[in-house]
This record gives sequence, C-alpha cells and structure tokens, in this order.
Amino acid sequence: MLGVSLIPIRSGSSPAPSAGSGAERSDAARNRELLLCAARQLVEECGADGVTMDKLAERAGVGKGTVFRRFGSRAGLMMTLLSDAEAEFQGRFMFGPPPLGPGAPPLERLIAFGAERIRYVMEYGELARAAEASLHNRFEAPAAVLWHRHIEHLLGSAGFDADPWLMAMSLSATLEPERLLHAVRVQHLSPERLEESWRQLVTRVVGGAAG
Amino acid sequence: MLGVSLIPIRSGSSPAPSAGSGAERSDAARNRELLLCAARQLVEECGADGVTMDKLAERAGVGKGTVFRRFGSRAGLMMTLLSDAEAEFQGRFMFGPPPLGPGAPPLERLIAFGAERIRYVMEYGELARAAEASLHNRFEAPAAVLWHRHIEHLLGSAGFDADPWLMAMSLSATLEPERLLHAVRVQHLSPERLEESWRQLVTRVVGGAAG
DNA sequence: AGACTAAACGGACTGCGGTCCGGATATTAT
DNA sequence: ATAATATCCGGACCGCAGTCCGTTTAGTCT
Repeated sequence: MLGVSLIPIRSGSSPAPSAGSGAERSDAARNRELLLCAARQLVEECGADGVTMDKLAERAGVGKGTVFRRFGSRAGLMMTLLSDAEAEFQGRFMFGPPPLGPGAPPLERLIAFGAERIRYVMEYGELARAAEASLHNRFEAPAAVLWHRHIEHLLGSAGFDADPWLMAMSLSATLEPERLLHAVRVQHLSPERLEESWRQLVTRVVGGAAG
Repeated sequence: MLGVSLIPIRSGSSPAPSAGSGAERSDAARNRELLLCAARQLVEECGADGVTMDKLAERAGVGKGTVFRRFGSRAGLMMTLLSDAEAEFQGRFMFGPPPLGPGAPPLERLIAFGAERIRYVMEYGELARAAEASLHNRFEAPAAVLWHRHIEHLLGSAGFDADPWLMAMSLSATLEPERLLHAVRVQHLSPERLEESWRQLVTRVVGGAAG
C-alpha cells in the first residue's frame, strides 16, 4: 500500500498555511475568514450556482483580486467549501468501518462506495458540480485522482484482470455529480434506483469474464 | 419499434427551413451561408475552442445578434457544424451494415458502437465537447437521447434484465467526448486500449448476472 | 410603383470569470 | 522608532456569452 496522504485538497477553515518560508500574514488570514464566512452565507442564500465572485467580494468587504488570490478560481472556492465534507468522506472509505472501509470483501466495498457517493452528491451535489466545472483538468483534481485509485485498487483486489485503470475511469464516470444530479432532479429517479443500478454494474464488471 | 426520426438535430448546410408558416427570408439564408462558411474557416484556423461568437460575427460581416438568432448559443453553433458527421454516424448505427448496424448480435453491435464512437470523438471531439458544454441540458440533446435509446435497446435485445435505462446512462458516460479526449490527449492512452476496455465493459455487463 | 408589415439586422449593453499593477500594509532588521 | 521589503490589497480592466431594442429590409398586397 502506498503512503497516500489523506486530504490532498485545499485546507478548509484550518488556519494553517500551506508551505513555503514564512507564515501567513495576519490581514490575509483575516480576509480568508471573512471570505469563507461570506461564501457560506451566499451559498445558503443563493445556492452554489448563484454565488458569483463579485458578490462574494462585496459581501466580504474585500476587493475582487483578493478573492482570486485566495482561491485561484471559482472552482477553487467551491473545493475549499467542500473540503471538510470531502475529507470526512475520504476518511470513511479509506479508514472507516466496513463495508465502506477496509475489512469487507472488495465487491461489497465497491457497492458501498457507490452508494455513499450517491448520498454525498445528493447532499453536496451543487457544490461538487461547481467545483469541477470549467476546470480544464477536472480529472486531475486530487480528490478525483484519489477516488480513481481507490476504485482501481478495489477492482484489482476483487480479481478484475483487465485494465483496471480504464475500468475505474468508466465507473467514475457513472458517479459524476452532474449526471447524478440530472438523473434525480430532472428525471426524478430515486437515489435507491441509482444505487441498485450501480450495484448491478459493479457486480457484473467484477464477476463476469470476457474473452 | 418506434418511428424514430433520423437526424433530429439542427439542419446542417441544407437550405430547407425547419417548419412554420413562411419560408426563410433571402437575407437570412445568405447570412446563414456566410456564417457557416466563416465558422468552418475559424475552426480550421483556431480550433473549435478558439472560435468566439464575436470573431465569427466579424469574420462573416454580420452583427453579433444575427449569430445568436441563427444558432441560439455557442453550443448550438457547434451542433450545427457537427450535424453532417452526426447524421452520417446515426445512419450507420441505425441502418448501416453489421456489425454496427442491424443484423449482428446485440453484443457485437454494442462493441462496434463504442469503437465507432471512440473514432468519432478522435476526429470531431473538440466540436462535440464544445457542442455540449455549458448546455444546462446536455443530457436532453436530441443526439444524446438517440444514443441512449440505442444503447438501451441493444441492452434489452441482449437479454439484459435489470434497468437498461440506467445502465445505458452509465455506458454513455464512458463514451463522453471530454473524458475520451482527456484520456487520449492528456494521458496518452491509445484509442485501441479504450476500445478494448469498452469491449470488456459491455461484455461483462451483458453477460454477467447479479442477484 | 408605393405602402404596409413581419421578419431580420446590428451593435450597444449586461454580467460573468479572470488578470494586472500601482499603492497600502504587516513584518523584520537596524 | 525608523527604515526596508516582501506580501497583500483593491478595483480598473479584458474577453467572453448572451440579451435588448431601435432601425432596416424583404416580401406582399393594392
């Protein structure tokens, strides 16, 4: 097992600086707090899709440049807002109790992973969608890479013998927020039905054999 | 079999008006020709991602409003540019020779469909990606609905007995242009490897059975 | 031909994400 | 305390997709 570090995503509300030489300047820290607070307010008021960088800057009482220096982009802002929930989810499927965490058979872990992911998207879907929107490298995002590796690893453990890397890509595609949100919110499919279909999918992929 | 109409997408370079009372006005027809011609030039020069609506309007010598009246949106423009290739592809998998068209066993048709789709994306991927970008209802686009129904139908014919609608959604997700382009252009996977993984996927999905 | 009308035109305008750089400020060294 | 400096701030600015509405024009009717 590789020594993968947990939570490679942006530090959430924690005050710790990322790296480099000196610590974070006090005004910068203060502004980050203001921005995160204002952002959460705005998400609650307008929904994730209704949050604009201008509104956020105005609400927090800072300049627009400050917003972009802090978060890099709109997607970066959304990732930051998600980071706590994301870290908690990562902890559960990597170190938590079975069937999601280690201890259960790989196929059951895969099934549980999909089910948990669907629930996650039902709760944070808008943020998650916004976090990967327009990002030219949404597939390289640390969280996405981690999920991919996890699925790939479970496929391998379950005895899947043909290109687990690509199969993990296909399975990840099924669980993308945009698709799941559309299925539930527009086409009115129940999350339970999505979970059952995921179960069918992974069971057949792991179990079946193709010449 | 339902009487699905072929090519429900935007009429390409054909001069025919869509419907309604009167025919298309002559200046409108002239401007559409100018716009399509200019658009193809720009795609060749700048790539699909480099085409902006302003550039297009200037190149065609028309106002910006005209561009949007004609195509509705940037995505609409891209769909129009794709319509010929798209119609040809649709014709092939619905009425063409086996194994893609009718006559071959469903599983072989599914395998061929993925392979052809991958080749299609290798050729028109940028346009296809741009055609479904930012569209709030990319999943409702006529072409996407048609593919979905086709896959669903093949799954049913192959004896798949559990929620073919959702399974078709998962399979479609694997074939999305953005993902395939990223796999080939950024991660340098060969199209052949993608095709083989698709073959594994559909074979297992169709063949295996899950309690 | 001349008047009438519905359709098409065009470009100014808005809102957005993102960039840039001159000026302000916190921190450190003296 | 004062000076030096690296960092941060702010908002003007850009390019883009998409909208709006006053103006022009093609087709039609007399």
